[in-house]
Amino acid sequence: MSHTLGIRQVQKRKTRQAFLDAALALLEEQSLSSLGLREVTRAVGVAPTAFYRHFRSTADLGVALVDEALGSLHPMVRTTVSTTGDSEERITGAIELIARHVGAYPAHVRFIARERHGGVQPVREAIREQLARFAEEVKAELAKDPEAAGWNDDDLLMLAHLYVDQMLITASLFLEALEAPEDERERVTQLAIRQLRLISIGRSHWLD
Amino acid sequence: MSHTLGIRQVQKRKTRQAFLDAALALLEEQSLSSLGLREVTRAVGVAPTAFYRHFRSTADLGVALVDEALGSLHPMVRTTVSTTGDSEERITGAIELIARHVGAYPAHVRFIARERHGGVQPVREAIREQLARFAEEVKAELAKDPEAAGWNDDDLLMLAHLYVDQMLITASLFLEALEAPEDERERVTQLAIRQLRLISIGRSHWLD
DNA sequence: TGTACATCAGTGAACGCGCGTTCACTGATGTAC
DNA sequence: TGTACATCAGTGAACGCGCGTTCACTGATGTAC
Repeated sequence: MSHTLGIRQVQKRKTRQAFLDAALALLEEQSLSSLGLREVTRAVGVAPTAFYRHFRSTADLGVALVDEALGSLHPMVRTTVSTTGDSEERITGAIELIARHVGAYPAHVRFIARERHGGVQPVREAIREQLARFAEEVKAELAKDPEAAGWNDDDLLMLAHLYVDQMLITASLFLEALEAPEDERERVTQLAIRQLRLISIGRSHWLD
Repeated sequence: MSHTLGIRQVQKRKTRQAFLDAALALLEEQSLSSLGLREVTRAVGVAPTAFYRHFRSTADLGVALVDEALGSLHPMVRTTVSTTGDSEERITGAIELIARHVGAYPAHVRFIARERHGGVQPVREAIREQLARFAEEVKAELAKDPEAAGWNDDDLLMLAHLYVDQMLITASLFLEALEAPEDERERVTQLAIRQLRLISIGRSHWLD
């Protein structure tokens, strides 16, 4: 059965999404810990009190943003890791995919980079949990690869975390270079490719 | 000639340092972009207006904190990179040094991790510049190593950035584990060692 | 289908409070002679 | 060494303003019969 939402629920979802969008835009130039409730409602165009119909606090809204931002990242990670081809193709493919993602969702990327170590504990925790899930996912994909033969679980997870962190570093570099001229973006691309290449080389000689 | 500071200048420096210390303590639970001027002066025990005798704004104070925090890191980086011994000894030595530094200056480490991607542009910029200087320094040290034979400048700088980023990731992990039981800290140590080992392996096979 | 009642997303007024910044000031320290 | 003036770190009152939160409300939507 396909449950149809009532008018009320549809409208409520729309308003909630408007809060998330407005907050994300406002967070381009500040951190979550300084984001004001009235600031957000003003941007949405509703009364300040409407905020409480959707979130307990701005921290609560932040946690919702984590889910939205890292939810959009999940498919990307899957695609990246499960891409076929030789090592070099997979590396350039992964970096290109990251660049595309940053271009498509710059505000999401900025939010995660900013709040990962930000001043709001529940948000940091939510990001930490999601990134740990990512690492587990990457680990599972790595384990399928013939190259993983002879690797123990700890080392696979170690490598997975290295990849996830490297992905975030690269995404953050692309974000900084978003408005920069093409040659700067190309420089970042080449840097990211070579760093990933070095990690891949380390990976292939790990058991030597 | 050893210029002796007058009473006035000594007192002014003392007050300024009190501002920096108080701000750093307050930033344990929030970001710079939400740090209030009155909040800081209250913690120091002076009138709000006294703030302006030392800083133009909280962003200005933030930039001063960057200098203080990353200044204390410089000697550490030098020691780390120029340590002698075989590869494995250098790796464990470096990780241990990072752990010690985090234990000695947790607030500095937290501040840099938090504000590196934080909401205050001049502070982000100051951190970016200092980290770039670090990378140049690391690159210069790497270039002295016999292993660097055959490496071009771009690749050396690429590797230097990889090391600097990895250092920050590791420091941030140690920071999260500061209050954790010994076995969790040991887990972080082992993870960091293996990640650094993998990078070192990649480095030694880079030219294959 | 129509009616009577319940729900609940969004409103608007009101509150007390702390904010950043201005200004003229004070009094200890510094300097010129 | 003593005196007269300049400097300037820190003060305290005052300002207008936006903040988060409360409360009783409204009126469209949902539901039971």
